[in-house]
Amino acid sequence: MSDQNAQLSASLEDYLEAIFRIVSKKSAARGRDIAKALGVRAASVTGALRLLAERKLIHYAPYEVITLTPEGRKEAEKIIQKHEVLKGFFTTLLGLDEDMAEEGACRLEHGLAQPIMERLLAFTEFVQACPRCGEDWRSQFLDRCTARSKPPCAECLTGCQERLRRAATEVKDAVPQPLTEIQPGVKCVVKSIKNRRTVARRLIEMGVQRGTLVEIKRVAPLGDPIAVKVRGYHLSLRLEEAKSIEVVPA
Amino acid sequence: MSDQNAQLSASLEDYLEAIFRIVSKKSAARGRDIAKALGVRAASVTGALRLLAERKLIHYAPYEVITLTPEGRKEAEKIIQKHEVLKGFFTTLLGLDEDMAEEGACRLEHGLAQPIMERLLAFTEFVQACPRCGEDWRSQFLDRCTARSKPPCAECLTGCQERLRRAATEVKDAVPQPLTEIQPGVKCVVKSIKNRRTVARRLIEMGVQRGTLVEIKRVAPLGDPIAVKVRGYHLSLRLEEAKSIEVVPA
DNA sequence: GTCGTATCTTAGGGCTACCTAAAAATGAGC
DNA sequence: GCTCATTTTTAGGTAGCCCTAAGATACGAC
Ligand SMILES: [Mn+2]
Ligand SMILES: [Mn+2]
Ligand SMILES: [Mn+2]
Ligand SMILES: [Mn+2]
Repeated sequence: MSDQNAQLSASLEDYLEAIFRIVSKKSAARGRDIAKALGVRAASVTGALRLLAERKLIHYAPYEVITLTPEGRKEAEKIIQKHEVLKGFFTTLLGLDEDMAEEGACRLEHGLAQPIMERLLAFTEFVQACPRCGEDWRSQFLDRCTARSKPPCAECLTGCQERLRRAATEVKDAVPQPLTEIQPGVKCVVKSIKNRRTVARRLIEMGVQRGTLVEIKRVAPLGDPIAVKVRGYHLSLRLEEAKSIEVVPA
Repeated sequence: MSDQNAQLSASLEDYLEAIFRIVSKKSAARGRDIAKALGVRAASVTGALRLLAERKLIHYAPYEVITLTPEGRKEAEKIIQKHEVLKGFFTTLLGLDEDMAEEGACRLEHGLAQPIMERLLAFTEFVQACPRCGEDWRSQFLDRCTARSKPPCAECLTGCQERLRRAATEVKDAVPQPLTEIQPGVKCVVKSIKNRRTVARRLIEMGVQRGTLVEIKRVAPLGDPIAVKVRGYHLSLRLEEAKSIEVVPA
């Protein structure tokens, strides 16, 4: 008689996460896919599915395909947000390679408390948005990782001063433009969200505000669905929604 | 017949960590202390002690006091380094309070791979040593955590430029001084280590080099043992050892 | 030395999360 | 509609890690 309000174990979180990822691609998950994704035997999957169903996080009946309930989706998104925030920190700030970041994030995500994740996210966004940091700052750090013999960055200061001078005026003068004008791969900072009651409601619920970092991942050929990454979530916006978000490149 | 070369479980790591901390204070640990430190019952401690003894990490015989073997101490130090590196990142960069940092670090330490920990340590030290960052940079970040409505730091740029100009000359001209001249609480960067073969050998084995950050924790009245924190380790240096380390304040 | 309390160990049980082996269901091809 | 390969489930077992209850040991007070 497991308490269905209890916290999920690390293992069950991984099952839920895997189901979410499979469902995102194929609309429904089968036990086999889950077993392969997590590197366990099919028998172990059956057990986990029963536990998740007991907690009302998935729709599950023997021999049927598996889908997430609304609560299950919400839980999975929380886990994936932690995963993505950690991974983003590991790759963009620590400069670790994709694979190590991926594995490290999936191990740590389960123990990461919500408030710490929020701070880590804010920190990662801050460093990317702050004009004092930048590519030379980051490469200075990476140099120091490989050859620790260097003294702290006396050389990088001069280049920085120049860039700062430019940034000081640019930041003030930057003209906000709708998200639809931004090229894929570019990171930008939200300046304002129009139509708060209607189109942009989802964004606001997710914690996207003035100051939040948005990364454009993909723009579909005929413009319609725009894939963006915000606060660890990957989501696709309709053209209309994207138009009501004004940003400046970071 | 548990494989004694296998990785320690998170639970056993916590036992080992607790034993190290107790032994550091009282020279030997008793089951009771461990139980209290970890919030478990004495019966659970006995089981864990048997497992640690099987792996030759502690000296244990029923009803006797518990001490660490050299291998046990080495393992415990690795765990505590991870703990301290995470905690240092949480407090000094993310600005989290002591308690949350402590708890968060102790949850995450077990899943943190060595190379990620190294990077995180390097990053934390880099930010503290880099003259581009500083108190105003950090407080700018903390402002943004509490009130996310702010645009990215247009105001902090002017103050930064002034500080940069000063730093640019200071960094070049900074005169290295022996660690013994530094006041408690001050963080500084290692410039050189003299007598590499003899006194400073321990430090070099720990990975302390030119560029490493050292924090002075405490100087005993008559000068002799100086407590410092380097790379997540708390250690005490003899006056003689400390003299052979030349540093500049960060 | 005996007593009593604090401490530690043993015995037995629950829960999670894996496994293997074997049985059952599914469904595509004929 | 039957057959057979694939997938899923059941049954039964192991290991880790915690618990309670009860028995064993240690040690200071008398
Ligand atoms: Mn995971
Ligand atoms: Mn994950
Ligand atoms: Mn821990
Ligand atoms: Mn710890």
